[in-house]
Amino acid sequence: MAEDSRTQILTVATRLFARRGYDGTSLQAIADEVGMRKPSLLYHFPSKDALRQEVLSQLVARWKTRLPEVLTAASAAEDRFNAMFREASDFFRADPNRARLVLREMVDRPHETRELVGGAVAPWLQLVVHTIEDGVRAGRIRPDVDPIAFVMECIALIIGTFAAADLAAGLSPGESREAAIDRQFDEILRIARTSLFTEGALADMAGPSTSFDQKLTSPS
Amino acid sequence: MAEDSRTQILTVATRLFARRGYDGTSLQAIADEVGMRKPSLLYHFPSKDALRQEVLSQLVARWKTRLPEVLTAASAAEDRFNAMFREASDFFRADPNRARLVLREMVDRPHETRELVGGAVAPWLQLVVHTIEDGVRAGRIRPDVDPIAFVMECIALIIGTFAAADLAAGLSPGESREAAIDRQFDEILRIARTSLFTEGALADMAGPSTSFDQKLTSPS
DNA sequence: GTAAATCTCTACCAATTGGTAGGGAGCCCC
DNA sequence: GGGGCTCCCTACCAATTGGTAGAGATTTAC
Repeated sequence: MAEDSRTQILTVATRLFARRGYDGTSLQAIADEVGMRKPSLLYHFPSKDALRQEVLSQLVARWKTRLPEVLTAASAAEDRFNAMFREASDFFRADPNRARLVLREMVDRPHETRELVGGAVAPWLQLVVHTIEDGVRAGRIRPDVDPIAFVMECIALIIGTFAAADLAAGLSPGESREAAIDRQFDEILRIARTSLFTEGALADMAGPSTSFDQKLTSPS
Repeated sequence: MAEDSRTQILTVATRLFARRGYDGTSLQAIADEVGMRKPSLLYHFPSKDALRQEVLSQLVARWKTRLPEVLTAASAAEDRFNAMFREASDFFRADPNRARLVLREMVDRPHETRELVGGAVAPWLQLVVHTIEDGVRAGRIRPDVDPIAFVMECIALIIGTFAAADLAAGLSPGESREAAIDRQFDEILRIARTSLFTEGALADMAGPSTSFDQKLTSPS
């Protein structure tokens, strides 16, 4: 079946592009892992660059559908914040290669990346900005927050944490990779929350929290 | 003189490695920009990998000397925080390629990077951790801060901001690249500060602040 | 049954890669 | 003025790169 080979190639390419980068990955290496010859691979994708674009658009596809769902499901600033962080966490935790891949594209091709992601994300980013501004008026979000910059830095925080998981792990000796990620993520959640919401709003939403799940479950 | 060619090669290599990555940069491309032939380049550095290591160790060299200076000059948590952020800002602002280069190394070779940086930074990181713990006891730092994770995320924040400057610029239409960096950096300063210090400590240190310089100048 | 479409293969390509061999020009020291 | 050192050169190398041509297979359509 055709689809089988195609998806297999995409899977392998995603992993290799993420780990070794686009230039550091040869079509030969991908073909080897898939178990076919190089020309067979080029039958499914006309060129290496086309393969890269396909890998990327597959990555973005999920966010194109999930962003609207997540943002429209919740309306309050606190709920949207929690929902977005949970979504991002699930997404990158499921496969840290995604974070590495996005990071690479951002530094390798900032221009293309902005257009690729921007088209799908920009309108919803605007919605987030409005939500923040509403939160400021409601006295639940700190008035000195720079909405766009804040969102950008949250993205940097999340992607950076998952992409650099290998680096963070082993910093504290005797800590497992998973545990390190959990600890780092708990901290970025704390950082983002503390620097976004006012003390009053924080007191309302936070129960005694130790694990990620407890933190993200908003007390209704 | 030999040193002239050598440093010229290092300069060009640093820029190209940062912009296109190690695998994306050929010795030929470096030689072209320097204005010499490829074998002449290989006279100064025995291999491409040796050139990379030299570029990297040159990057780390500065921090090996500045970290002790900066950290021993100040002792209070607030002062150390300000000094470190100013130092990092100056360093990456002087040449954003540095941020890109570090970012690439972290994702390309997390293992080597940890050993390269770790050796020089680890002891001082421990000092920062102690400073944070002292600050907690003094009631000036939030007790729920995870010291190591917090420092890691600050690094991610700073490097990410400068490395992705091209991406952030133009997100707000009609904003210059420099202005975008300033805005992003002001925000990460706010984020880090707000999520690290207690409200009491924040009230003490912050005067009315609009620009980066005012923010980092602690009112004595 | 046969033609067309789908998929993978072998064989090959020009271009580029990191790297070597060795020669020669300029310079310094004695 | 000759030996040695520094530095850059031309010429070359094997290996790998992304990509093409075209010949089987195997399945599907009629």
